[in-house]
Amino acid sequence: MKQHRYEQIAKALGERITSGAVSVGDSLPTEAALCKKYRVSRYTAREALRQLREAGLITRRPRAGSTVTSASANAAFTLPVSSAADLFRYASDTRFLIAKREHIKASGKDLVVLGCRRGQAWIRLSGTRKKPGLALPVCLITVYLHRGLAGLEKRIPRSAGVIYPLIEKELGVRIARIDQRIEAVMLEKADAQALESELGCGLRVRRYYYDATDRLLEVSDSLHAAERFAYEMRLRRD
Amino acid sequence: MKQHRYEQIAKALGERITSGAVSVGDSLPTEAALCKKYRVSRYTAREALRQLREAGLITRRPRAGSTVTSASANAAFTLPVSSAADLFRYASDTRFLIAKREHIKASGKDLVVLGCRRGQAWIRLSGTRKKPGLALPVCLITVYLHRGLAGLEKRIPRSAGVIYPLIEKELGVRIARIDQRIEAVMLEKADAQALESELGCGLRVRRYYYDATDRLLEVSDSLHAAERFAYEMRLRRD
DNA sequence: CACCTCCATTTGTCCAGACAATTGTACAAT
DNA sequence: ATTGTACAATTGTCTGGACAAATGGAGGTG
Repeated sequence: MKQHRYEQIAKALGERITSGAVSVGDSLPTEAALCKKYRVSRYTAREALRQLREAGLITRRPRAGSTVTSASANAAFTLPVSSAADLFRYASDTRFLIAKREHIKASGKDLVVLGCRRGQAWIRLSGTRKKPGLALPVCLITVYLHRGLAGLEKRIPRSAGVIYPLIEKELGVRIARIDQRIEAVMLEKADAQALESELGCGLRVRRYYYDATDRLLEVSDSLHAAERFAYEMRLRRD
Repeated sequence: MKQHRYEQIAKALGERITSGAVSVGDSLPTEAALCKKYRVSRYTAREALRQLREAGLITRRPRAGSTVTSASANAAFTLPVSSAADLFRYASDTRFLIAKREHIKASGKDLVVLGCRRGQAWIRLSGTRKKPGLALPVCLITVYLHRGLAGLEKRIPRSAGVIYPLIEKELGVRIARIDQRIEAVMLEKADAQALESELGCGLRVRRYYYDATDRLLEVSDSLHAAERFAYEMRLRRD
């Protein structure tokens, strides 16, 4: 993939920082100096520096220039590779009981979840997730599938495990990234009743599944009763 | 304070979004249209749109234009995490305002958090975490330090950034693992008041910091108001 | 109806130049 | 030694223009 000029410069500078060639507290060359050195316009040099700032590596102040504030490369923890697998394991010993299967045009609440344009076509599955042997549902869940998956939704059994491997098989693609958003919410009455929650609050987890080309293929929106769910994860350092 | 042109435009557009004049899923005017309407160069229009994107209100795609993705401009305080380096960075642009420093023998609530035996010696720091420029605290937080760190607690400034690097320096060890537990909770009255939360529920995040030999060196327990905090993370597959 | 191709539109990247705002530094005055 | 001030270096904002890359949508084809 072709790299843009400002990316190349940002990468070069970033490597000097993470490798320790310039350390925390040091200054980077001024914009003017970068323009000269790399033979680019000021726009391009600034864009490179902006990347570094947004990555949290430097701060910038008029007259003072760009100062390195974090050599963060040596302090890098990473989520273990197993984390997507952990997700898999959690879901795989629960079952998704599908109550409704619909083709929809995004509107209202769907838009908030999907963050797409009004009227976009999606497939919506809704129901509960249950753990065998447990009477109460683990969560209420709505799953949105990309319209390219039309047909698949009918072949998903009424009681399914994990959805995204099905997508991978169907389209022959690989889910490369999952974005997750977790927040606490007050439960609406109907939801609290369905979850038999007494506290009246819960955890909302939204997951966005992307393939390698950043296509959004699946979105899930689940609601857990606070008293029966906690989210645990482990961050490891290399 | 004088507002820049692009700030004015971003504000105007932002207000149309939050007021509902344009709703989630709708499109904003194209760059060209904004240039014409506000009589500015494309640079300025782009800068305004960039602000909105960084605020999480819109997404932009070539040919598709700018799409509103979130009406709740209520600047929800989100914590994006894909590695502990992010954790580090988040904490480093907030400050831990320490209100109390105590040597304790674990009992009562401490036991629940620490999961240790009654009477074990720990150092407990409590206070709030604030973001410069934001009036409301980001969270209420209690930090427990291993008794081997006695003395360190006095040298931590009243307004500190991240704690665990201090521990690494003090003991000459390396934090190798962080376990995290996230759950939704109803806020006690005093906590809701301190956080100025109206919903009355919140997110509790507990983090456990271990060194390479699995010694538990630090535990933090933070409480966030639901309406002002969301936890975001990205899981990648290789 | 599904699929493909083509085109026009829109954002992304880049250039050259200008003035404004901020602030570190050196020098002068107290 | 401290304080204030003027200067100059540096980033911030903004203009106007150009071409590249991506893609939604129209229209044709099976």
